[in-house]
Amino acid sequence: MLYSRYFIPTTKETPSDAEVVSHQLMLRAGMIRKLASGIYNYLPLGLRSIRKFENIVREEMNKADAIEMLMPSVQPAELWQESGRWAFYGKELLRFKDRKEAEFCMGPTHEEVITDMVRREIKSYRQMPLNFYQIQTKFRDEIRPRFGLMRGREFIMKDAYSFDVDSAAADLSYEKMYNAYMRIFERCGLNFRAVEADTGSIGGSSSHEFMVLADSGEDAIVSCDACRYAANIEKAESPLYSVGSNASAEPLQKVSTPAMKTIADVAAFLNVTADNTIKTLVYASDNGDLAMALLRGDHELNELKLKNYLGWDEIQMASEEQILACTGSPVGFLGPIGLKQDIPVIADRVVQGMTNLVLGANEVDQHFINANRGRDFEVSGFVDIRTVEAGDACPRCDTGKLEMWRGIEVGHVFKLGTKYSKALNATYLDANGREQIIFMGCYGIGIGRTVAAAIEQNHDENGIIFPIPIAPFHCSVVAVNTKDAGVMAAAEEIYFCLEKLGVEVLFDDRDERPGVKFKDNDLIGIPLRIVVGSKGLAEGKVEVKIRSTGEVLSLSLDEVVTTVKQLIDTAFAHQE
RNA sequence: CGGUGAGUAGCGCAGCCUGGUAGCGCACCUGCCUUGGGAGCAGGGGGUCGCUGGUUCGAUUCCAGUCUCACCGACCA
Repeated sequence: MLYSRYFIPTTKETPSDAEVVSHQLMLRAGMIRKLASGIYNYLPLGLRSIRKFENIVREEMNKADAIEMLMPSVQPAELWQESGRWAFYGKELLRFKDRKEAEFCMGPTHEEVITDMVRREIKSYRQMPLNFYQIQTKFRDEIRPRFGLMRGREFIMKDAYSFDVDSAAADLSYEKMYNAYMRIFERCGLNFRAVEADTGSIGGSSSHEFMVLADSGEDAIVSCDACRYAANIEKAESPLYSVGSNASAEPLQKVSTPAMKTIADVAAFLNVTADNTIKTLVYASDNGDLAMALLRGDHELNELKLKNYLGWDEIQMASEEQILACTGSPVGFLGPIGLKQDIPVIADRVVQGMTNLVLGANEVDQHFINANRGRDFEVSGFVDIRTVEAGDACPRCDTGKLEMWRGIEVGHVFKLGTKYSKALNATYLDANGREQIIFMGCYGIGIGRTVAAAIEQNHDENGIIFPIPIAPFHCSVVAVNTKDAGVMAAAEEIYFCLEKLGVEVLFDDRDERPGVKFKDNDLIGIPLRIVVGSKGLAEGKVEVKIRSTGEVLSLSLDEVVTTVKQLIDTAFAHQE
């Protein structure tokens, strides 16, 4: 490719509305341009990287026996009404009507469409297992699109859907996809973790997220430093503390704690440590149900765990009015003793072993000391409802400690069970001629987001440092002075030879000063740069600079082509 | 949807307080010069000052409304 005939609109200055590095660099490198909020043009260079990654995904999907197809982005409302998600999905689903006033939506995901196809075509257990995938544009009307391709409204996604005869077979399909995902992100040279995750609005029984580690990541994840346990913090299990204190129960006593509203205030005032106190929180569901949560004073609640335990659709902190109605006290002095309404009191498991507690008395400026469960109050259950912290013991092994990371979710695999197949009545006949419900799994990879995440993880002050497998070009040839006929001839020769070998070369033949070319080549992340200049040429030498290490090789004209080809082959060697 | 801030040339910004029809840097075009890390000189093109209305002889500037964008939050594969 001739740079002078190609289209790479780089900029020196960073657009003011780009917040994260990947967004800034993709704009500056001329990979993307914004059309509207969360909606982007993929410029030629950006598209090349996207296509590179798509092909890696495609290869691994095919190897894992998934079959490529393509579904429409416009979907009829009927299917969504049938699955129940037309009502459930909310404003994120972009809806509209056609000329006949029939309702449609832009597909945010394709469970309905694929399940509809499968229920029409799949009749027998002999036809399964099946796994269909597509690489296609999704639209989700996000409340707040941000960070460029990281959280767009329109974005490219690989989604796959597996269909199996039973749960055990579905587990195998899941495992195949999980392993394929591991290979995909390994091939891109990304530093990532597969973590246990909540299933969210997609539903189903279990799931893993694939998280690229980056400080700008929107998710918090923990991983064990000794075993393989890793989880999204939303899901991460809190370790079981050794329960049972030997202290004998002291008499319950009400004490005055004037204007002491926070755990820290109360603990300091009563001269106890925060881990002897109880934090009391009241939560409300969307239809007005209330529940009280008890945690050790220095612990944080995990709202998702509480929500899942209670089986609520939505969870939020109760309003002042709701709290006053059920406890008789304003926030700051809440506790489980003497409630005005009968609401569930959920205690974190850690609370089970605590004795002689400090907790609110449901009266302004009053707390109890030496409160004990069983004697002074009861709870509806002991449940893991706290948020894990860095340094917590691993819930799975004896020796490990949890480490905390920020991550970008680039892939997510779900075991769906029969959620959609049941709703849409996707069935088959088993060997006994009996009708059975199909078991499903679904598997997504954010294509653009992965490319952005790769940049987030691979850049320096000069720009992008693309891992070769997803770099838009493998290498470039920079002719230092295009007016020097010798330089141009040598550069062209190298360019033609490399192209003949199947290497993707960007030939920087622009009539620009060398500094401009070097800066642009660095910015767009070309992994290998071959520089042909008159000085080196006088000695029969050209220079090869490796973007990732900064290493510079001085090579003779004879060897440069084979050496570069070798360097590239080596980079791809572990790939297959 | 709540909070904050911003809309002036393709990009980054100034001007607005104190009204008189718009400026700087980068980019772009022409010429000269230059060629190993975003050179230099000279000349040039490009703007309904987000939109609508009001005040005024006159509005980018003051007032009201409205739209859009970004950030924080809530939300979210």
